[in-house]
Amino acid sequence: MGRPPCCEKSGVKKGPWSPEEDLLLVSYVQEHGPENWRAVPSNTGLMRCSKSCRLRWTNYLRPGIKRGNFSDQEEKLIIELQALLGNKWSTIASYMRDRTDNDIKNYWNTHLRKKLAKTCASESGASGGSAKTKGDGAAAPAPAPKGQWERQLQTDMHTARQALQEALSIDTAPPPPAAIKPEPLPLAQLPAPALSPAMYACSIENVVRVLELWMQRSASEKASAQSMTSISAVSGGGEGGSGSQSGTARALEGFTGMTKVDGAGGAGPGPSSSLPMLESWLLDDGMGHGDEGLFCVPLADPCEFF
DNA sequence: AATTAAAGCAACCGCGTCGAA
DNA sequence: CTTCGACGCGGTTGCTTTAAT
Repeated sequence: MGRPPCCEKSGVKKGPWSPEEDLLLVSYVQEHGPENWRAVPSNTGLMRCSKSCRLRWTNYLRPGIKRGNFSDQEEKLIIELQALLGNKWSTIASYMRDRTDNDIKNYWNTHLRKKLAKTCASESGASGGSAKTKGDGAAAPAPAPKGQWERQLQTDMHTARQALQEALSIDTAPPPPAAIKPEPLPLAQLPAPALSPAMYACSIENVVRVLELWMQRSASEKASAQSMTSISAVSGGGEGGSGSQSGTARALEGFTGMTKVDGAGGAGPGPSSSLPMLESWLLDDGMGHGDEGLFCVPLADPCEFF
């Protein structure tokens, strides 16, 4: 016997989220905060399992999420952190507050790994591969066994530290890790504003983007009008907006008066992660008195980690 | 213009961890 | 101390979009 599924298989909707569902979720989280996911489906009427709701929120609707367009600096940071930490995507994401672990993971799998493979191949003359990460492990150069990069890490600790420090010093980077997550990271202590109306506005913007996209796509689909009616009903919009556009707008209006939501930690791929060693290592050694020419040292060659 | 292959990304699945009972 | 439920994480899948032929 195994663990029962987190949700009943029957009656649970799967697949892409619709704008209506997004609105429901956002409006619920606005009111109750991003916690007690178990209660979300029943309280919102969403036919989704709690897990799915949480995922949707953290990866897509959460305020302050930046999507796509990874800068070179972000790339560098990901590469260095991945080399240091391995596939600890949530931990890596905690160093990049506006990115989600899923986004970083996807970006790594689809872009960076190949990029590195190419670089390494051109440097070492090895053969490169290109394939998506599915099944056939032929994709990127098989990552070195964990023990290997750990050993590499030990032998090349100094270089790695310098590299990470440089990566973390980029202007767009969040404050040093210690500032970001002092243990279980109470959101309120983040240098960035805790969840505020403005932050929720961000998530509304996310939803609005989805809606706009959806509108464009379904401009020819009349059926949309009907579903939008339900949105406005849910959001207290009142008289069941007839047109999809107006209905949406009305639904969104409901969010403009957003207020609170205690810092419940909503933001954030809750960095429950513990990297005390790394952090204290950076703090004690690197960040504190780091200037002594450290930045003149070139980045560690990421290829060495593979 | 049509077809096929490859890439990108959102979402799902299963397992591990943690806290409450 | 044990059990159970909820949450979080990493790996994987599969649908959609884009590029190549």
